[in-house]
Amino acid sequence: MERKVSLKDIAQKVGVSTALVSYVLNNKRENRVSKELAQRIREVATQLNYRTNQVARSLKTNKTYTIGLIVADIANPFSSGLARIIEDEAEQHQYTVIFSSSDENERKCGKLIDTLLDRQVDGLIISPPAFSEHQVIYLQEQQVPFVLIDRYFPALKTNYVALDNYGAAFKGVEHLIQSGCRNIGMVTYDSELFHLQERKRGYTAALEKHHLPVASSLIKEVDIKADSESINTAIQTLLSGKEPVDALLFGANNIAVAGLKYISTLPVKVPGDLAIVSFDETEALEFFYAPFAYIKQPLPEMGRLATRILLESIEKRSATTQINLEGELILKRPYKI
Amino acid sequence: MERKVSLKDIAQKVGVSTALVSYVLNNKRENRVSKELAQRIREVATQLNYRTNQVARSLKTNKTYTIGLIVADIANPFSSGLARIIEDEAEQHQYTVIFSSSDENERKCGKLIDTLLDRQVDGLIISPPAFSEHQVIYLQEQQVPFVLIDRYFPALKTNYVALDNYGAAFKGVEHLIQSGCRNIGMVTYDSELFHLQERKRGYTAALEKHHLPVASSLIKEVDIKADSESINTAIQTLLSGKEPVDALLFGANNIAVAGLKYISTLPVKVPGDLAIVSFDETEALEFFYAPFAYIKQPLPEMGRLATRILLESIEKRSATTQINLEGELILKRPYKI
DNA sequence: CTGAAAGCGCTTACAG
DNA sequence: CTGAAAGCGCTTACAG
Repeated sequence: MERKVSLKDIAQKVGVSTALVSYVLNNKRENRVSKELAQRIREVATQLNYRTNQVARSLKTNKTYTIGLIVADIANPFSSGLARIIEDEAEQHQYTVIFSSSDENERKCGKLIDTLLDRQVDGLIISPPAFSEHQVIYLQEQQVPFVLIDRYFPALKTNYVALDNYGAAFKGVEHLIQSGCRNIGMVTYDSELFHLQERKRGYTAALEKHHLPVASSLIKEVDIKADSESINTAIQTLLSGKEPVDALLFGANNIAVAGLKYISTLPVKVPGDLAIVSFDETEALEFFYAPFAYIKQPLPEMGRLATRILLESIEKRSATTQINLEGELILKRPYKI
Repeated sequence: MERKVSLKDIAQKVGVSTALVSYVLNNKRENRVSKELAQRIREVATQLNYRTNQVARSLKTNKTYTIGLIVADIANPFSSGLARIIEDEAEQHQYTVIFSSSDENERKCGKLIDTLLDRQVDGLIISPPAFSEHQVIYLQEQQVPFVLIDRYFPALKTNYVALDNYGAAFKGVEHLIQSGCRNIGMVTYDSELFHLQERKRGYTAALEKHHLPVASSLIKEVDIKADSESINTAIQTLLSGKEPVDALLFGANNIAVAGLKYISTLPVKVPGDLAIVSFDETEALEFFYAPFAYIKQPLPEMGRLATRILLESIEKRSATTQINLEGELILKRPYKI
């Protein structure tokens, strides 16, 4: 790339100081300079095709108008859906977003945070992986503005926007019970992540409320980086034995997609033999041959709130904001019977 | 955020110049300084928890190690799939990526390019919307390193990595013909974009090769920002009349998803009454109740090559690289019959 | 009021 | 060889 035109070039051409050019171009202290001179400066600027070097400005102002976004995996529709909302909201405020995927890996997440901080992002939106509390604490210590999204650590007093996962799971399971199911299993990730714990808690609470058996054998946990194989095995186990489940709650969209794919190959009828409620919405599920239900997360609201809270805490030290949004239970009719 | 520790802080504490600290921390001119002093400098650096300010470095070195990515819509799995590959490849080379969505809007794309350039990105990967040639030309004039991805302009000599869309469409249609279809329709976007034109051209060429009717009434074009309504209408038209189609080629994944959803509600049997080939892979399609075929784009290769070509042309003025990858025709068996 | 200087935090060419 | 200075492109506090 050839050298770009700078304030100095304009200043020289017009015969004033760079300072004055800066003032004019930023519409500051307008009264400092005659209309005519301001006009002339602007003319030369456009004529020279001047564009301000944000890096230089950032160094001086200590502000990059950049926010860092860390999701689990940008290729996952949940993450990319959020990213899109955040992008739009940020753009409205002249912020730009750098994204990165943590792959649910605490060490990788730490490296990403460092990189983003080195690049002087003004703040962070993070969907933290398990065991990343210490990184969150570090951000607090450094007084870096940030908000957690989708997940959070209940013991830490941080900004966050997440689902009321307990309530959502409760609602989903209660729906199954009201539909007549009596032996409800759950397939979820084996993880310390609070939001996943909450889903289990909601599941359990709903069963208890309706005096249904709560057996640990009814909950199958698979590794969060699991392949479909282990999900298949989990489902198979729940469906066999002398008391096969008559309903399933899937704890995350990846599990639901893999699970429904597997169930499609089995001789069980959905929802007759097996009713299903899943977390998260995926386009994939729309094509599932049978009716089922899922808990829809309000992504637009989640992304928008997270961004606004972040920008607010960037602009002024603001109080901690913690939001749990309600999930919506959607009953899905099949496209083809 | 409190003031960060800078080279100066280290320099003062150790009692040397910032220059020397910089040399040591960057492992340059190692012979300049005694092992002991270097050691001491490093110690103080970690003790003070020093992190280099990339903004300052960038201003000086004129390099940000940042690349700008412009896709149609990061929420679209095609885009986010690419984004993920690009992220990983970039990260391996210490590059960071800023993403933004053009929404197939040429004006928005222009604004995004400006913003990215103001932020001094080292280069761009762009999936250009229709009518954005002039922006691409501008980048050429400014000698900004960039590579186009997924789409490109045949009249412009730029780096690009895309599919051989002509060949892929040809292959797909030929498959339909070999399966016995004789009246093959196509639903695609009404767009000047070259890659979409190529798909039409491939479709037509395959029909011609096999002496099948090529009627303009067989090609239905919908607006690229179309709602499913217009896609439904297009399909309905093709399926009615005195010569209803016995096969359909969908020109893009969004069309396929909406189209298959609609077809699911119709009393036509797939593939008996209507065979289908679609562009792009989507998880959604996996759940479609009947067998069909799709053209799989090699996203990992596409993203990786694009990134490598970009980094190469950032590091040294390199020759123009133009790559058309081959699409793979995947025959999809149903999960449930 | 307004101009010219200082300085953000780095890197590196250059004088000694 | 090595230290201290210049300078990247801005913004803005401050001297006059």
